Amino acid sequence: MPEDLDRTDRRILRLLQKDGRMANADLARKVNISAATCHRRTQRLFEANCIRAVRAQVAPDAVDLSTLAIVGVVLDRSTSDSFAAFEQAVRETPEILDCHLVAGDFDYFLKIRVRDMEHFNRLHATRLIVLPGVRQTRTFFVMKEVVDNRPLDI
Amino acid sequence: MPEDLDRTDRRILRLLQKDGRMANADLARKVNISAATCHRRTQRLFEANCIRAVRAQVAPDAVDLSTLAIVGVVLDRSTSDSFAAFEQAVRETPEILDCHLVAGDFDYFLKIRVRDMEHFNRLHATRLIVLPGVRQTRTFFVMKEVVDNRPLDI
DNA sequence: TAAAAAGTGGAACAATCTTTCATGCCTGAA
DNA sequence: TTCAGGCATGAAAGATTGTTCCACTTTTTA
Repeated sequence: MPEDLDRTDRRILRLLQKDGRMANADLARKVNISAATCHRRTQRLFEANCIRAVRAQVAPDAVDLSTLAIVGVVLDRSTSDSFAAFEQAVRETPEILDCHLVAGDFDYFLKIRVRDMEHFNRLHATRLIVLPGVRQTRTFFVMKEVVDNRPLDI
Repeated sequence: MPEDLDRTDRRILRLLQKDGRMANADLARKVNISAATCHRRTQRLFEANCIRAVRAQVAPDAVDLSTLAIVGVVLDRSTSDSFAAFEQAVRETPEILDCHLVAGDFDYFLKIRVRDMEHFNRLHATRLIVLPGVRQTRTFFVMKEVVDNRPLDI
């Protein structure tokens, strides 16, 4: 699916990653191609799904979601269905921003953003530990976000 | 800094979070205000830094960054300067997409994206464990990305 | 080597953004 | 209650930008 990207495509990706609203004319100038070509290239990158989406990065504080936590989860190993059930439940929980199946002492790592600790506790008690197959969780509250969601190094 | 957002502002944020390139006219229609008002509102959200940036989400596979790992880090507690030095070094390492200072058994959690395990091992050996004040690291390789960087629930 | 396919830039056209302006709506003071 | 001030709103004009067309060049394939 992802085709070969030349130097120009990569420069477009890098620039749109920094500013997804950059005008096509500006983009073309910075990449040293004509506006028409730049437009076609960009469109192609979208159609080839090299650019999955262009999204506004909303400041969490502005929408009252200042509390961030990382949660390690261990599942019961009984059925492999429990993994699918757990993942489906995770997808239906909007507070969970990241969920990764990992190798090691945990099965999953979750990244969760909520309003405050009280909200987290409620979420944890009523929605996390009751997720399908959850045996144990360990919560790491984030005290400082040093880097969050940095653009890829293209 | 983040001012009061009414229902309309929040709807704009929610929609731009899904599609940061949505035409202003479309946005206005979906939010039931005029194009002029919508434009002003959106501009205000940018100026108030409620929208930090609009960024293209590049498919990691397309740029050969398919390997994801979560790394827990423990620092020497000796000097508090070592935390600042570590964080500065992290900021200068483009492969580190996330870095959060947490409470618990680890000091930091890192999210790292590289080409493959060989690249990760080189990064780990030559750039991670030599970061200022690092005592110990534990790596969790990601086997499946269930949810990655979901938009906020506004 | 030649034909076909794909990529390129300039220019015209269409669509979009941005500003202006007159109006209406709150808020607070008299 | 009444009035003035500040602020937000929508319609429309003007400025900017995106999109397509075309002739031409480069690359690929047979």
